[in-house]
Amino acid sequence: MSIIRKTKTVKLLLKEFNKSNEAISVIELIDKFNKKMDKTTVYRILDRLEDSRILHSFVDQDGLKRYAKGASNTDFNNEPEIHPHFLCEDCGTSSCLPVTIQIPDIPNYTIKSAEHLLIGRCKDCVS
Amino acid sequence: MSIIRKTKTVKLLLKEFNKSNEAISVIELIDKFNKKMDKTTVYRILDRLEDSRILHSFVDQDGLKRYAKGASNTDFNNEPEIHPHFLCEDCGTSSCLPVTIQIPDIPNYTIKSAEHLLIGRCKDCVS
DNA sequence: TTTCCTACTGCAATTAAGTTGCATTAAACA
DNA sequence: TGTTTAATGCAACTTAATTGCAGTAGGAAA
Repeated sequence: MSIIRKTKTVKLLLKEFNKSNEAISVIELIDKFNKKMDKTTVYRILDRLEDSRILHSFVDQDGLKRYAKGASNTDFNNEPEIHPHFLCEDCGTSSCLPVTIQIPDIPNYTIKSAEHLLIGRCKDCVS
Repeated sequence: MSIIRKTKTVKLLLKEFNKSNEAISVIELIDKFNKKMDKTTVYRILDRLEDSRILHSFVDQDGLKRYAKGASNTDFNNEPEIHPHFLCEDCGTSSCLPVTIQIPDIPNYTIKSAEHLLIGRCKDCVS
């Protein structure tokens, strides 16, 4: 686990993630901060923040990497848990869902981690 | 849904998928058939086979597209179902798992589809 | 406060997955 | 067997992500 310096760029990214619980794609972040920092810096900071378990990541249906607050195997109360990620096909926003998905026992397989991606309409887009 | 001609290249790919129930990455296929067909052809055939619901696809943890036999929302008996995909971190093989994952009701969200990726050790790699 | 170490950054170049345009080829049906 | 047009190969391109390296700036220690 690498040491994290509180540089200007790190602070900017952390501020962005603290705005909401949304899962933000790297591309969005690069675009949003293109005046403030290089894309390489964005990639590297996200890497470090994930190493430090401040953020967690997953790959969405489009193959894009997305990051959100918190460790991947922990819920909002820091209890061990695997939570699903939601992607709204209408507005494109993504977020961590505060529910637990039950994985059935599969004989002869050992499951170490899981990634659940749910696609549909979010609360703002359901009409 | 486009018409599918039984060309040599289509037959080669279909034969590969009929060997097993494994989910094969596009990259593996391009590599395996690099003497037999162009990578563009591989991409386009897979596209067509998915359109025709002969194959289904998903994106794995590495952001790589993988294809496997059958339609995505159908089980091995053609019953509607959402099945998880498994990826062995030891041997790298991937497959569709014949189990159903229950998605809990999430208030205010409409879930249209889901992708479940389980990572661990397959039956051949569990020691 | 100043010094010093090294984590961090920016830039340019590169890799790798996937896409597009277009001229040519070959299924498949009359 | 000829005709239509789906399918292919090739080259060029796009886009996400990575790497190397010289220069910069956190922050601990003096």
